Amino acid sequence: MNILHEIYHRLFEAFGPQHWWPGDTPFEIAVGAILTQNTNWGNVEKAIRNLKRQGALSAKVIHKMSVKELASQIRPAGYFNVKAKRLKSFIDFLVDGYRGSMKRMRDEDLNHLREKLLQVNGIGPETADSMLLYSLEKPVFVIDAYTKRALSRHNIVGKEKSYDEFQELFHSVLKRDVKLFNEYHALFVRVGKTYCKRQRPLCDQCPLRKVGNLQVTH
DNA sequence: TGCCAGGCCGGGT
DNA sequence: ACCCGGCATGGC
Repeated sequence: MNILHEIYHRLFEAFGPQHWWPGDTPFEIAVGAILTQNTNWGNVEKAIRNLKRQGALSAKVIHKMSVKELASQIRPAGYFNVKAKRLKSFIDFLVDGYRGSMKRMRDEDLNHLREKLLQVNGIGPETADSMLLYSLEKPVFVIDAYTKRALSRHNIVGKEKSYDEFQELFHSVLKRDVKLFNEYHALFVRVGKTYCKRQRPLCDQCPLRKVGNLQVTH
């Protein structure tokens, strides 16, 4: 039994299914993936509510909107100027390449699409992979700050390792399964929010305490 | 009250 | 190839 399997089972036992991504449509999920960069999800929900209220949660509408107007709508998500620009960049990509259709984007070859997403201004590896997994249901493991923190604090992976190195570990060990990857990453976020904050982790009750026979609890 | 949140870019070594 | 400052709101 690999340690990554053990971690998954512990987390699932502790928390159960997480029902991710919290969003109604592939497009909404993609928008959320950009808005949640280094930002509390609650703030993202407010920004998405604003867009919905204005009938602006669509590629066509945002495509025609000015960056300034968009920024004012997404203000609660923080970094609203850079995120407005990034959202526009993504939607230009979506409109120009796929006539605004996430379904058409989904038909693209996975590796090719990932490379193209990474060329879009404002889309880095985590945002790209979040879109691929949660919006387009491609079997790609998402690495985020919580995942890195949990694995490095337990001495499973050095914290200096790159995004791709963390991801390769999951890809090499786990079955390439969308449902599994979906649940696993969501569980990392859940345990991270609850027990593994940047400072002052609360290891006493953490389901990952002493995982893999390690005595590390910090 | 300060700390924190589901990153990424651009400029400088 | 790294390293770092900048970006910003809202909840606890």
